[in-house]
Amino acid sequence: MSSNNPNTRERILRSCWELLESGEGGAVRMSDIARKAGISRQAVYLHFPKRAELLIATTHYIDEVKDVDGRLARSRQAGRGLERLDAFIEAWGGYVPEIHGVAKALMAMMANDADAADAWRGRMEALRQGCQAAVDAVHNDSKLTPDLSPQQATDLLWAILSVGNWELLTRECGWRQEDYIRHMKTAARKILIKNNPGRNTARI
Amino acid sequence: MSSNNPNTRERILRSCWELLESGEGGAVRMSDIARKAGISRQAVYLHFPKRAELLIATTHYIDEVKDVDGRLARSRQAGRGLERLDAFIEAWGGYVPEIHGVAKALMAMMANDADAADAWRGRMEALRQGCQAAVDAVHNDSKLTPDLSPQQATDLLWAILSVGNWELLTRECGWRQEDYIRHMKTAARKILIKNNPGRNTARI
DNA sequence: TCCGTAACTTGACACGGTGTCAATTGACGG
DNA sequence: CCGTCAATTGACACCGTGTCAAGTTACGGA
Repeated sequence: MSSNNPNTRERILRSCWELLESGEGGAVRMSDIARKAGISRQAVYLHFPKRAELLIATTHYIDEVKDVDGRLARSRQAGRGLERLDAFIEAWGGYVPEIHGVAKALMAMMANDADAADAWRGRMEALRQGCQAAVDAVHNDSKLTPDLSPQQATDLLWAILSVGNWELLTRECGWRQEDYIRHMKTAARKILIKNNPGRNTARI
Repeated sequence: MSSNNPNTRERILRSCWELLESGEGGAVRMSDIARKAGISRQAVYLHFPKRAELLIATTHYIDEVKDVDGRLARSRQAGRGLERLDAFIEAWGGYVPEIHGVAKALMAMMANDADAADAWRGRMEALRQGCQAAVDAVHNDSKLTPDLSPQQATDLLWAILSVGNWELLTRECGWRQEDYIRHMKTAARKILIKNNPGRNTARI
């Protein structure tokens, strides 16, 4: 852990991050990361025995650098259910583009590598809990639509906010990040919030 | 094409299909497909020089066997915009579980293989056109919500109906296929359809 | 000053999967 | 009986991951 040279370890993580984030199409190889970090390929294996480990360590590193926990925690402090839903979507939506490269690499590994699959599942579980908290907040305000159980609402919100959807909308369809956030907010409201007769529920 | 022994070619396609569909976790190798088809690995390459080619040929084969074109075409005959949207979701939603295995394999290849990426993009383009047709039908009925352009509505519907979302909801969340269809219909209506004051737009 | 340790390098190699090549077999039709 | 075409067999190149062993360099402590 901290017995290793922290500089090298961190340089590896940064290199991995930058390579993945700079898209550059093809898959990022261990040797690419090593070259970018200015060390030998084997040195990478000294710090991260498996590629999957390096990838998840990179997501944790990004979390730390970007203070993701802080951002998500702050989103939970919004008082009323609706604002809390908005705040959560905003926090998560702002997070996605930052981990997108790593997420994509991890998802690509899932088919072959069980470890990678577990790691990614774990991260998605965290998102799920955020969704559940938001749904619960809405539910406690008696604003949840009657045609969805809290569980189903959580599932749906979770799917809507998935990294895959973000990628589709911003990358394939060319949406700007702010449009993505805005439309996700209104979509989530339309889907989850009880229809308040005579009042437009989708006002934003 | 038809100069090759059609039996062998078809046996390969069926084997590929069945292996992919039977999940069995790990990636399906060319040798697995060959073994299942009862031929040598090289014979597979005789018919499909690249793995990506085999995969897309398999999707086309499934399309043919399951009469996908027919089903989607029929969904376009529903008269009014709303029914047409429902019919399209039903047709597509019934299609997804059948191509899911192949889709997953193709998506896993996308990161590394440009051909696979193009092939998959092409298939998704077909879905997109279906979405666009459905949105246009709604729009022509003046039922499209004012906060979405037809283009944005198409993008959104397309993302919502993506294979990834189907997988998340049915596989990870354990939704039954019929629940998936039902909730997608109501979600699509809530998101796309103009809010008809005094009337619950989400009636289904 | 020298020893030991820990990080890193160098170069080799095994493994698994894709894709290629060449020589061979076997069946079927003209 | 001959050609042709599908399929077989076995070998091999390539690439990326992961492992191993031996050598280098720097640094800290007795």
